[in-house]
Order: sequence, then C-alpha cells, then structure tokens
Amino acid sequence: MGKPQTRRKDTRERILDVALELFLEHGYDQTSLREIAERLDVTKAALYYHFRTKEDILDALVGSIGEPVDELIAWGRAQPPTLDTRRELLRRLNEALEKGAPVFQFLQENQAALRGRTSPETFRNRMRDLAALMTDPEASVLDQIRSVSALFTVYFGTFAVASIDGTLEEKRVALLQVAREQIDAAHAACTSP
Amino acid sequence: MGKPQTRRKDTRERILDVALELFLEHGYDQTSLREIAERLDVTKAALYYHFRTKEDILDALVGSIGEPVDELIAWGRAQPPTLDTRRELLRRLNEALEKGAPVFQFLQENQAALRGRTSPETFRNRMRDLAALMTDPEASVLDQIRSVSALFTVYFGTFAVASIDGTLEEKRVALLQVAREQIDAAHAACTSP
Amino acid sequence: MGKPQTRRKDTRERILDVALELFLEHGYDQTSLREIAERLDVTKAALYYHFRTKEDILDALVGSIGEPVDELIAWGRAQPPTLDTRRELLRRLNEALEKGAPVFQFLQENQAALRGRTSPETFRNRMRDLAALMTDPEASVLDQIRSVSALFTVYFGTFAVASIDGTLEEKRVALLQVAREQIDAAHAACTSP
Amino acid sequence: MGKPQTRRKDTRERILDVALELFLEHGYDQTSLREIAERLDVTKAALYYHFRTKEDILDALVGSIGEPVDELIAWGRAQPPTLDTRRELLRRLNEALEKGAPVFQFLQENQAALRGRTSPETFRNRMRDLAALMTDPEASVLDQIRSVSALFTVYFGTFAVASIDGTLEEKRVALLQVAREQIDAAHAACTSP
DNA sequence: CATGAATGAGATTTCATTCAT
DNA sequence: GATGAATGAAATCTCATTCAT
Repeated sequence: MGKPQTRRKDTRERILDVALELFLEHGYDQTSLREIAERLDVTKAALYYHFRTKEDILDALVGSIGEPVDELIAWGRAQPPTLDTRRELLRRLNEALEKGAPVFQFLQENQAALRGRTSPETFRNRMRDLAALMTDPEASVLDQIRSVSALFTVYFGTFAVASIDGTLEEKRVALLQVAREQIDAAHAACTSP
Repeated sequence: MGKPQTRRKDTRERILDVALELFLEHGYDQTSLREIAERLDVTKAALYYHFRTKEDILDALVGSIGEPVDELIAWGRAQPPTLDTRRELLRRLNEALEKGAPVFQFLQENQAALRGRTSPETFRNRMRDLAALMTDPEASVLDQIRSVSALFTVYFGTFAVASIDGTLEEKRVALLQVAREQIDAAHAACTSP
Repeated sequence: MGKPQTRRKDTRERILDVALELFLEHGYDQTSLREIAERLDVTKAALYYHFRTKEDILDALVGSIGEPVDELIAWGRAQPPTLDTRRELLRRLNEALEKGAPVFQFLQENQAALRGRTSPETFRNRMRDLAALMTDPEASVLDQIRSVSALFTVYFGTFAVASIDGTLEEKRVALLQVAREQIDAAHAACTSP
Repeated sequence: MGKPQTRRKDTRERILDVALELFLEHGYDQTSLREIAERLDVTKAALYYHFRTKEDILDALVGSIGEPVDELIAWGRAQPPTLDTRRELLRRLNEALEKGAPVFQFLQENQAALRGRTSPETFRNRMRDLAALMTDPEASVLDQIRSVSALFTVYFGTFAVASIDGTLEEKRVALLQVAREQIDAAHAACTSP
C-alpha cells in the first residue's frame, strides 16, 4: 500500500543533499560528478537525467536560499528606513541564515570558483541590496561602515563562532545582539551629536 | 657589474604576480598553468623550472603574507592581554592588510578550493591564533563575539568597502575606528558592571 | 467504425517524417533519438515502442525507396539491353527520384556515416545493378563512362540544380534530356564507326 | 648525424594521414580521437598538442585542397569565358582531383556530417564558384545543365569509376574526354542553331 | 501506447606534470 | 633558463538502450 515505493526518497532531492555536502567538503570545482554519483550509488548519467549540467545543480542549490532573501529585501523596501526596520532586518537575516546556513557557507567559501556564474552573481546582488537597505547614502563614512559591520557580524559570524564555547542558540542570540549594538551606534552617532 | 641582467624584473617574481592576478580573476582551481604561461608569454615547462608544482606557487604566495602575520602574533604574545594591546593588534593588522590585500582576498575567496592544502591551513591557524589573542576565554559569549567582530570589521571590511564612497585611506581609517569601538565595548562591558 | 482513430496521422509515420527531416538537417550520426523525440513531443521511450533500434528507423526509410528501385531493376533485366531500354531506365529513374528525393539525398550525403550498415549497402548494390544495366561490359572505357555519366546526370543533378533558375519541372525534363544525349552518344560511338 | 632524429616522421603530418584514412573508413563522426591515437600509437592528449580540437584536424585536411582550387578559380576568373577556358578548367580540375582525391572523396561522402562546419562550407562555396565559371547565366537551362554535367563527370566520376575495368590513367583521360564532349555540346547548341 | 528513471559505454577535452634537448 | 613533445588521469557530458509501471 501507500505510494508504489518512490524508492530511496526522491532522487533529485538526494542529489542536491549530497552535492552540497561534497561542495562543502572539497569545494565546487574539486567536487566531480563522479564523486557525487558514487556517494549516491547511482551512475553519473543518472545525475544528468535530473540536472542538465553541473551548473544546474549549483543553481538549484543557490535558488533554494534566493527566495527567502528576496522576500526579506521586498519587506525591507516596503518599510521606512528607520532604526527599527534595520534591527528587524538583522533579526530576520539572522533567522534565515539558521536554516540555509550550509548553502550560505558554501557561497561564502567558493566565491572565486563561482565568479561569473549567473546564480551566485544574482545572489551577490541581493546581498548588495540588503547592504543598501542597512545604510543611508548620505551618512558619514564612519556610520556606513558601522552599518555594514553589523551585517557582517550576523553574516560571517554565523560561520565563525564555531571556535567559541556555548550552545548554537546562545551564540546566535549573542551575534544578533552585537549586530544590534552596531546598528544602534550608527544611528546614535548620526542623530545625537 | 651588479646582477647579470635581471631582464624584465625576474621571471619568478613575474610568475607570482600573474598567478595571483589570475587566481583572483578566476579562482585557484579554474586557473590553469597554461593560462599563467600564456599571459607571461613563456611555456608551461618554464614555470616548472621555477616552481616544482602548482601548489608551490600557492605556497610562495601565501608565504609572502605569512611572515608579517607571524610577527604580529609573536608581538601580541609578548604583550599583556590588555585593551591597549588589542587596539594595537587591530592597528597593525589593518596596516598589514593594506599591503598584501590581494593575497588576503585570494585566501578569503578560495577557502573551499584551498581546504586541505597545508599552507593556507597554516594561515588559517594563524588567524585563529590572532582571534585568540583578541579574546579572553573566560569573558562572556557576548564579549567574545564583540572581540571577534572587531577582527571581522578590519578583515572583511577591507574587501567590502568598495561600494562605499570615499578615498581608500579615509575608509581604512574609518574601519579601524569602528573596530576599535567594538573592542572597547568588549572591554567596557566586562570591567564595568 | 473505420480505424479506431489514427490520431494525428499515425505515430510511426510521424517518426519517420521527423527522423528524415532531422537526418537531412544534421546528418544521421549527429541526430540523436532525443532530438527526434523532442521535435515530436514524445519521449525517447516512445520511439522504442515503434522501432527496435535507431538503425531500424534507418532501414524503414531506406526500404521505402528500395522497392521502386527493385522494380526498376527487375524491369530492366527483363528487357533486351538496347538503347531504348536504357532511355526508359533513365526516364523511370528520373521519375522515381522525384518522389523519394529526400531519401535519395539523405543517402547521398551520408554515405560515410552509413557505410557498413546493411540497408544502405543493399541500396548501393541496387545502384550498382542499375549501372550495370546501363553499360555493356565489352564497350570501350569511353562508352562505359558515357553511360555512367548519364546516370550521374539524372542522379546527382537532381540535388544540384537548385542553383540554376527555372521551375522544378522544367529542370527535371532538362536533366533527363541531357542524360539521354549522353546515353545516345555512348551507343552512337559503339555502333557507327 | 643529420637531424637529431625527428622520431617517426613528423607527428602532425602522421596525424593528418591517419585521420583521413579513418575518416574515409568510418566517416567523420564515427571516427573517435581514441581510434586515431591508437592507430598512431600515441595518446589522445598528444593529438591535442598538435590540434586544438577535432574540427581543427578537419580544417587542416580541407585546407590542404583549398589552395589548389582557389588558384584554379582565380585563374578562371582572369580568363575570358570561352569554350577553351572551360575546357582548360576541366583539365586542371581533373588534374587537381588526382592528387587530393582522398580528401575530395571524404568531403563528398560526409556532406551531412560536415554541414555547418565552416571549412567544408567554404569548400562548397568554391565549388559553386567553379560551377559559375562553367556556365553562362543567360544560356538555356539545357545548356547550363550540360555544363554542370561536365563538371559532375569529372568530379563524381573520379570516385565512381572504380567499378570499371582499365588503368587509373586510362580512366582519368576518358573522364576528361567525356566531360569535354559535354561542355562542347553546351557551346555548340548555343552558337549554331 | 507511452513514460520516468536509470544505465553502460564512450566521446571530446583539459590538466598538471615530465623529460630530452 | 627555457622549450617542444608527450603522457596519464580525470572531468563533463551525450547517447542508444532497457524496463517496470
């Protein structure tokens, strides 16, 4: 009974899982389709049944995180460019990074390898948009850097806190708070003096 | 008299220059020795006269920034772990990044590709040592993240401020100041309450 | 009543049409079953319901012109080897080429690709038989060449007159007349002196 | 003494020889670089040292006959469009075909496989130019076909006379004479009536 | 009748590397 | 110091074909 058998989960899904796994282990260029196929115990040709090229696998992976970020940007643009909006942007980004973290890390560690590829390029543009939403173009260089720095703390911090003791959740919350302090500083400086 | 002739700078040096140039353009894996040789207008075999393997070129490149960082770490260890020491560490790192920036960027963008390679691994360890010098292991998670965040600001900021208006020098100084605020915050929090 | 429905002509027929179309466009080897299936908007597996192999498609195509030529040869053999017989052979071949022209052209342009395949080989034998019917083995080399040349004019001419102005029908008639002059010359030479 | 050793003739030359040999045996598409390499007893990679792609081998082959034909066309254009010129064109083509015959045959048998490839396309244009030199555009369709037919006799005849008895030289001369009769007929018809 | 999923074999091409000269 | 010729290994990708459903 039930579905006939959909043997071994869904192959397409499994390919993406294993691909990401290997891309993180050895990098995109160093991961051959042979390796992916072997770890899945299918033939290389089977991969080509599900994806037209190696780059299509990449696109599917990057696409999976593109949507949440797009939504985030759309939301940000609909809000007034206030401190509260920016705090909320950081909070939502921090959340989005939690799920999707492996893909974010993959993108971050393979920047050079993926240069010129359309889908990561698209992703990079999204991050640029996000950065633009965090900063006021007329603010001082100092404040702009404070804002970008807040984004960095959330973004890179996620991959770098491994060496610090503490639970993942604890560190995630701490990252967010530090980032919030920085965005607060950017705003305080520009309103108070 | 003097050196025999050192025609055109010195081939070894030129190989390193062009290699770095191409590694930055297409990434380490995607850059073939053929491309390097072609851009230099020599044969591939000529490269092998100067470097035993492709990885040797990588090592020479990474080595060129290893020394300054090693010195920085040695200096840091010889100092007491005070706020002033950390401020000075940030300042010196900021300085070291200026020269050597392309190599740092190369390392940052090719993390996955270089994983498992000895010399970048060595470099990563050095950065870990540096991070350790910036933080007190007994400090709160929050303060540790503040300290690491200061390091990030100096480090990643260097590659990311391209999209902000202002002279390079201006931005470098601003980055340093923001980082200093963060390390100050880390210390203020842990000494005051 | 009548045939159940013969939806859209008949799949088998459509496969042959599209296959020939593509074989003419890109050549036999360069045409994959995937392309044929895609242009028909069915799956590759569907092709295998109608034909056991790719070569079976080829055989069906070549077979379609084999019969008329077989009949022509049989007719030729039943006649005395006179000038009139040969004139009539040219006329009938010229006629047969009109229908079936695409298949003839396909065979002519893919000789190398089809070498060793049984059915085109069979076809080539038929053409050889036809050439034999056109020539007397004891005639002079010159006259044999005149006769073969007449065959060529009808055969290759059909594909080559595209660059000459005039209606198709006009050109077909002209080709036949030129060929007839050649066969006449072959006979005149051998009977008169 | 003598040249150091130029071991085994000139590799590039040998590749072209063997490639043509195999292209004629199995056709262009069906001949893999593996086969070429094996018959030469070198590795596939060695082929790529001498030719950038498989198509480059093709180009070199076609190019080798392009020049003589170009010269023939240039010569033809410099002459008045008389019967004598055309007789001489046929004679020279007949001569050019003798050397270079295998390449001509290869081109003729692989038309479909080579469609769209630049260098055979170029070659086809040359043949069209040659055909244009043989015919008067204002002549009757009949005479135009007679002229083209003369060209065919020389061209296709070269590959087709294998089945006729006689020495190669004898047959070559006979082909030329038959072609000449046809071009004569084309001119006679248009001047006399 | 036809499809979705998969395979085994093999194609072209590229790469780091070697070595005699 | 440098080159020309070559190699062995591997990569991406395509193809004809099969078979359970």
